[in-house]
Amino acid sequence: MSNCRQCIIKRFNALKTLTQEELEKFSDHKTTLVIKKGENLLTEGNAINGLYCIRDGKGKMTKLNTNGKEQIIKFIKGGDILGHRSILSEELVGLNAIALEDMHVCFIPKGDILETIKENANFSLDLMRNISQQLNDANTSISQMAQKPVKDRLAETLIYLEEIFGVDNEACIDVILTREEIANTIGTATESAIRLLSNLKKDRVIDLIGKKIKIINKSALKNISEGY
Amino acid sequence: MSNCRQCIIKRFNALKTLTQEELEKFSDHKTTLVIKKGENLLTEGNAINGLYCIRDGKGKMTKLNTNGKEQIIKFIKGGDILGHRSILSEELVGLNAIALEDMHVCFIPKGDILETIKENANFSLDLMRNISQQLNDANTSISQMAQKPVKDRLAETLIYLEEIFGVDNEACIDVILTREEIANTIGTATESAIRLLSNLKKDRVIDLIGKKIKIINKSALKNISEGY
DNA sequence: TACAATGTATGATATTTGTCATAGATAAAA
DNA sequence: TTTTATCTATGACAAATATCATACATTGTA
Repeated sequence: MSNCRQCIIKRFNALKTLTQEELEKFSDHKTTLVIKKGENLLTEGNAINGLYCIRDGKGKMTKLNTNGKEQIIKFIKGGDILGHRSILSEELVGLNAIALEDMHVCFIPKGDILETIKENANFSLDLMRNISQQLNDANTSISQMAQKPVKDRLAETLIYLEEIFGVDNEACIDVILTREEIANTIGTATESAIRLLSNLKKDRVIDLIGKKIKIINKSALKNISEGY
Repeated sequence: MSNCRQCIIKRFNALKTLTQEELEKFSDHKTTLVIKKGENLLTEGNAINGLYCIRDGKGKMTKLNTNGKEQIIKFIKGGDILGHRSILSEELVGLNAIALEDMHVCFIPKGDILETIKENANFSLDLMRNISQQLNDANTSISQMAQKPVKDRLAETLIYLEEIFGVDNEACIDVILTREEIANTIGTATESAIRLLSNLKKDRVIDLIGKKIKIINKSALKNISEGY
């Protein structure tokens, strides 16, 4: 079984501030799990009793609306930590975390996390920073959802996806999403998302290779995202 | 000058976890200020060097879009604390805080806050809880902005406003907003907001008395907010 | 391989929402 | 008080977006 002390993924998240002893403690108590594509790591409304640290794999965080529609709030990948918000606020889980491909995840029990928060101010501060940045991102999203037309939001989302997931060896955005998932990210009907993607392809701003999307003209896409 | 130890407003926020000595320290270093109606307490993009604690008055938190439109993200009132997100994430202020009526506010320097975070784990935890809840609220907003039609969002917002600000002695929601501000909250054109308010009045769900809004049939409003 | 299920694409049309124009009401200022 | 500016209200119309229908492509699976 792997060891937290040697795990490279922790460099990218709040766990980097932990002392050797704290890492040892986490390592002893942690469990590792595999979430298969399509399975839930977290489920909206459930209680949670620990922190999840994603080692690899990609996923989506979603919220089910009263009308039954899925809204994708954000995407996740290796290095991201999940569940700290619920642990801290002592609320139920607010979002579903669903694997877009097989994920490897470590689970650290709540007790260890809360103990470490009280002992290690830097860990505590890093968690706060993480949530603070998420809050800032969320506020930006609200504003854009409320004010920007669908076309602009689609352009915005494509740029965001490339930033998060990078590109593969054919320069395509390195994540496989259905058109419905893209629609659920920008908050529109699937058909509208498909139509707008087709338009962007016709205008030679992006290329569509099956489900893969390649950004051809990023500055044009950026302009569209800003309403030009 | 008032004293933090005796201030009743702190009961409603993270400051309630402070020790007598910490309150004394805050009291010695704090300054009080008056923000007149329409003035900014925080300005998007500015640096911040402390925490604000609202004693009384009402305000709005806004974000200016790339297209120049104002989006209202949330409302604030006595008991709310501001600026902790930016202090913690070491980012610039993300939202404007603008007074809807005269506000009295206390300012506590950043140094005292960071010092207390490191010394008092409960204060630290309470700040995290506050941000965590805000993040949860924000995620809910994203979903609703993205998926619900304008009419539903207006109904939702009216219920939210009554929850936040309560009602005056004539049972009207106890805050004065222009129609434009309502439109900027739900993310629509001012004319659309006006039209939908008129419809709700015609259907006897709300009453409009000048700028004041009275909810007459809350369950009907709740149904509308859920798409029925 | 062949079948079923799901995903993608596009046209036609309805609905929602925004924009522009205009008029009256209210509030602020001279 | 009178004037001016801002806010509210509503109609007419345009633009954006959703919905429904249908066809084809792709994927998973018996």
